[in-house]
Amino acid sequence: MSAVNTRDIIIAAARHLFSERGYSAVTIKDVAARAGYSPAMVMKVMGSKAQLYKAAAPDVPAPEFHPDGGESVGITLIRRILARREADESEPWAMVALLVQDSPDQDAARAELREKYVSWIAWQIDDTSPGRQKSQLVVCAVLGLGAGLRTLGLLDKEEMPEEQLVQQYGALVQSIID
Amino acid sequence: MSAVNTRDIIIAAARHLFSERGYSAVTIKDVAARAGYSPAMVMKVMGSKAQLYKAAAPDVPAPEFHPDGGESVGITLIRRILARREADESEPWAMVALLVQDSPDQDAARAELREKYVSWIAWQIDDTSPGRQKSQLVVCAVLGLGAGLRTLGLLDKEEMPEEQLVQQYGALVQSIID
DNA sequence: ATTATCTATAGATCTATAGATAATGC
DNA sequence: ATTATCTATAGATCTATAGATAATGC
Repeated sequence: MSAVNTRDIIIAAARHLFSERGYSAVTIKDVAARAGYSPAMVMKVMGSKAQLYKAAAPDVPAPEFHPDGGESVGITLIRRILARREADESEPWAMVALLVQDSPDQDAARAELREKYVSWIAWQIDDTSPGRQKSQLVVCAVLGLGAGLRTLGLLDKEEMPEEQLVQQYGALVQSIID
Repeated sequence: MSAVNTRDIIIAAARHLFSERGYSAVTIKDVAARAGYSPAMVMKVMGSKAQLYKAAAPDVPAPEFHPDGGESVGITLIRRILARREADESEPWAMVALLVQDSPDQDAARAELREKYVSWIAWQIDDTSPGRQKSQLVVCAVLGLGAGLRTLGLLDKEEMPEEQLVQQYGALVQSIID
């Protein structure tokens, strides 16, 4: 019964593509090609493109987070973003806008991502206030750096030394937290 | 010779739709319907969808800017964004990501928007340095608020009083400038 | 006559389904 | 026999074009 395996392969392929290009720019054919199956197979296993997306929606916040080294959370957050840029990995913070605006169900996507990001940050910074305003402000600031660096291509290595960027923007974020 | 007029009507309709939904989510049929012509007419007048986009690409930064009232530029920038939200107007800062990622020519769109926004901010804050690092940092911070408020729906009126948001995030932006 | 505009339709995708074939387990 | 997978294709869009008709200017 390799059905489970097939399903997982397809979902992994889809997740990769969705997290790079959003929903509508990815076709069933693309997913099939990357997974090594026919488009019909993808449809049979997943039912529909919308269901495939539900199963393969990019899981956004970075899985784990170790505030090692005693640096502030603000600095660490920014350092992560720079590290992903350096490694040419995809940047979740830069994909949020696309994921919301190009989702099959925009309102649901907005609500889900909002909750995901805010609660993830709230957990990082120990924000237990009812409104979590601080966390929301931090989300804005970090979102901006992600989009600025990756979507607009701002502040690349030659324009501003990485360490200086980490310190300056990190301090900015930290100032919201304190 | 109402050709000029027809063209302008079509471009205006297209600009409105593109600035709300990006490139690919807008169809020639949508533009035609809003302009009051047939899809064929839109094609005949504009040549192709890509050329229509070139003529009707949303002109992003707010047209003018009066730093009246003696408030800091940082505060004024944020106040504008809140005012647009209040008035239910579309938010250019929140559309940047979609406009880049969904453009027919992504690299060109990135370069053009990057230059547009950075130089607009540089002008606002009198940044004449060669690298315009400050301006780029400000673009990031403001971008984040735009995307946070409008794309993720963060910090609505009931979650944080507008004036407090203006003061706090405005001060943050201003701290980059100083 | 020329210009403005439309209807009709070709050709390219895309999602989705029907039904055939190949592989596997008994 | 059943399960996994494919080929073929229907039906829905979408951009783009060809060619017909209506309006305008001489």
